[in-house]
Amino acid sequence: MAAAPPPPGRDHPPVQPVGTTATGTSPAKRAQILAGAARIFAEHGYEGASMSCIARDAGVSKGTLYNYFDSKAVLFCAFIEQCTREKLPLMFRRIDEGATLAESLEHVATALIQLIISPISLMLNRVIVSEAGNFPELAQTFWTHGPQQATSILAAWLARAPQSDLLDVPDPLFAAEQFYALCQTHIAGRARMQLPVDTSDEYIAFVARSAVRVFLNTYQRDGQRLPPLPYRATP
Amino acid sequence: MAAAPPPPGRDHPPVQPVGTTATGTSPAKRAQILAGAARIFAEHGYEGASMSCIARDAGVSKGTLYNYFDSKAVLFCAFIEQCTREKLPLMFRRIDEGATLAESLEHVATALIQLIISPISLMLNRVIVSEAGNFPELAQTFWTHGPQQATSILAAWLARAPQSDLLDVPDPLFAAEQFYALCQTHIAGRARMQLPVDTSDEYIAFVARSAVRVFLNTYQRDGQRLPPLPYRATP
Amino acid sequence: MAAAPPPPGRDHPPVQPVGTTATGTSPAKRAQILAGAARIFAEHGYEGASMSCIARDAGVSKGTLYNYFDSKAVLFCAFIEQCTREKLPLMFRRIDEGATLAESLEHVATALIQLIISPISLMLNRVIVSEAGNFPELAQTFWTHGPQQATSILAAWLARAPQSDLLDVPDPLFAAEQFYALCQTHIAGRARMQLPVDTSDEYIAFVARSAVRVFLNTYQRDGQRLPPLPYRATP
Amino acid sequence: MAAAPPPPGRDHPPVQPVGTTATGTSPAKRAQILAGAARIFAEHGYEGASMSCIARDAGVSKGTLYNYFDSKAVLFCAFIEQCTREKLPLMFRRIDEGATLAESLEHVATALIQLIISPISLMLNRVIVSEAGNFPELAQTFWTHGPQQATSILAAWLARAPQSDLLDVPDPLFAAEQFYALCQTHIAGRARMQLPVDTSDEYIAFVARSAVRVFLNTYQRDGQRLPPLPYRATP
DNA sequence: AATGAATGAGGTTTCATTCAT
DNA sequence: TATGAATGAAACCTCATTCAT
Repeated sequence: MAAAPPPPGRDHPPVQPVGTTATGTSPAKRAQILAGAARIFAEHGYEGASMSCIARDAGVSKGTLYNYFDSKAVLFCAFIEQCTREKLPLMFRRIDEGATLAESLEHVATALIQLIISPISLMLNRVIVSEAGNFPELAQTFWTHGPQQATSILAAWLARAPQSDLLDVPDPLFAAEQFYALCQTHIAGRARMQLPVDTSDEYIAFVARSAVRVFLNTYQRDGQRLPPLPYRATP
Repeated sequence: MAAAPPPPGRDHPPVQPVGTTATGTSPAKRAQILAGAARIFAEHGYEGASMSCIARDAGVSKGTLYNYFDSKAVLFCAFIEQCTREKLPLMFRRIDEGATLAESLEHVATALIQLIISPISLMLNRVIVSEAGNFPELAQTFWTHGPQQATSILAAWLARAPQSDLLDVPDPLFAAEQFYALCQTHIAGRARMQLPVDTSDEYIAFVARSAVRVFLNTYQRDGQRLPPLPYRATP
Repeated sequence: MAAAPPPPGRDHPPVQPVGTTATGTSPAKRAQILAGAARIFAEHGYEGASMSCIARDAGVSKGTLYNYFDSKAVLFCAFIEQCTREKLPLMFRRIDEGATLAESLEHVATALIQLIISPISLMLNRVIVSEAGNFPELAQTFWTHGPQQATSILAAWLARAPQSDLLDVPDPLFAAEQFYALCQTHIAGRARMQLPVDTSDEYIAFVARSAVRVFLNTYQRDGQRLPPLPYRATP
Repeated sequence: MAAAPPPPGRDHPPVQPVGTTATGTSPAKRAQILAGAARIFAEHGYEGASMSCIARDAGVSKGTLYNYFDSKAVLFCAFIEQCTREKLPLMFRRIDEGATLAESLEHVATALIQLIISPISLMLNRVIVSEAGNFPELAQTFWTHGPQQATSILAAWLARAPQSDLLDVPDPLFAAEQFYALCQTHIAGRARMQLPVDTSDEYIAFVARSAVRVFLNTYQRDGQRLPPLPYRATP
């Protein structure tokens, strides 16, 4: 004869839209607070972070905190937005050209892998994945500024001469996503779960070359099959 | 006049291995509690779930909860372990054979994609990623029973006749990981972040076929390049 | 089928020295809380007191309680320290001189007895004795500020002229402790256990005189044996 | 603007009179339970002991515990009663006669000191003092079987020939209490608070002789003043 | 605008006691 | 009679949020 069935789990206050009553106006203070929030959210996640902790780390009072951000949820959103909008794009902006098509793609692959396993990316991935149900718009923002931007830039590059002359890519966006997927071989999944994994430059280079080889074996126009790559054991 | 700099954020108590003093012994009740825990942990994550809530959902008192599991951390571990050990392997056990190599691989790819985006996998991925720092052994367990088992089975299959006669795969494990990575094209990342994504059987089949095509273009022995695949727009 | 033999009974967390992160700073509020704590601890002891109860009695919220004192143990220590450091010394500071040596000692004895059976002393004795195992430093503090101070002052007085001329006390500290022990005749032990006992001024005076008589019969220089004292029945 | 004033502190259930519904009848089991209760109560006090712990330590189930004792309070009372009635008297039953009056009294004093600082006495003193407010009858029982019995026996001995011929003790009971008080010099108070104190046989003998000397200097009939006693510093 | 003391609901966990087996 | 799983009240403590200064 169970009692009431109702509210399972903790509820977030309905995610207030940003900036209804927050009155703080100093950009410097705002940045200072966000810096503190970044450290604490990154280390402890959303639920594990406390506003007192953030205020202390940021060097402001809790009152000031609430002058700039209406609630913990709003502060969390602002933190994620700032990271995705400001930090991610800086890490992946243009494609370093190489002497050959394969070299250029290897540069891209290496940069992608390093981006994916960078601390900031892993942290964003972690907190966003864990709070995706409560803050769906953050996942969208992250995806737009992260993976989507990366694959879009790559797709555009694939479709642009002179690369397009050497390639046969009917659907550049999908091909770019396959390339992006191949770049996640072995390393990305383990890194996201903080499992031990070889992230040496040599192994990253091997994964990158392997991804390029597999990619070009399908999408290179009239090309020969590329030879397999040697590497000492995947640890 | 900032105060002392005490450690920011909360800490988990050293993750107790598993129950030491719990006295509950009824398997049915234990399963009942784990079922409730599953619902709440899955929806709210570790920090977001409350023991009161789990007890209510499971239909037992909090005292009973603690008779079966010494702490929230222990309950969480038991829940993850049960899911990874019991649920995951059931979903990916053998490779359905098809008429051709490509058909067999397409079966594998389809099964993998469906496994990856199954609610149970997504949920496990979410909670494990978000708590990987606090419960590292759970990440290891999940990886061992999930992705690692999948790639191991696939690698073994690739190295076994008659497939091995048709293929040229010097490093089957790495190749299997590339195949696994290719299967995550477009869908997996978005699903993990609960972003809207086409998970229709048709699109999954397309991604699977595309993965197989790219894979075989590299690893098929003496094969011709496979033709590109048509699909209506990646949404 | 007994389970593991985990440690029986509860343990106190390692007795934290004193507040580390408490942020409350208002001395008035702190005193207000300590007053409430005093009432509850005095009546119910350490284990029997609850923080909710202390907060209610002090007229503050539980949050405020924890702003001023990091934990129950810290609050308890602060309460004991305050009582021993502030209350006890005030009650026994100097020796009222009388016309004769015996009169002076009777003043001392009377004051000692009244101190020992004062509510504050009895309460401190009670809670410290019961928690001596968990808070050893509190017992030390109490002893230093209570009995030890009393006997030290008395010993110094005994060794100082003109008393020293009238006495023959080779070991003043031990003699003072004997005097202190004699002052506890009949009354002190019963009072500590809250047993009914005659604490009238007359009976206290009788016990004091009896103690002085026995003391001087040993330590008075060249004195005659003092005659016995009449008193109507020890109840 | 304080809220409601009401129930301060935790309340004990009205101390149920023993044996209303308890149905256990095996004396062996009862003794077994009391033995477990003794260990736990002695170590953790009344509030700090848990019935589960006692049941485990005694090797019985909690159900059996409640078959023999209606409540924790009843069990505690039974434990104290048993200790005071059975253990204490065994430790102080008769007075060992010596060649002289002083020798006999020194035997008594030594035995008293050792009784007072015996673990069982200290433990009983501790738990009874701390719970005297909640269980007043236990304090009475302890006092009757402990200090009161000791002083009564001593008073009777003092009043009995041949001692009475050598002494001049108008009020033997009060004199016995003074003797009892003198025996507590230096050691007893510190031991009750678990403070470090010299309890060597030599120091106990010194305290005993000192007590006897002071006692006889007052109560010995026509005797000379006894000389002071040397001892190396009271540590 | 900035502070931080105050709040009180809610977190995890313990425990005396009951009762079906 | 003996068991120990189940209960739910209450323990200590935290934290997002408010508001007087």
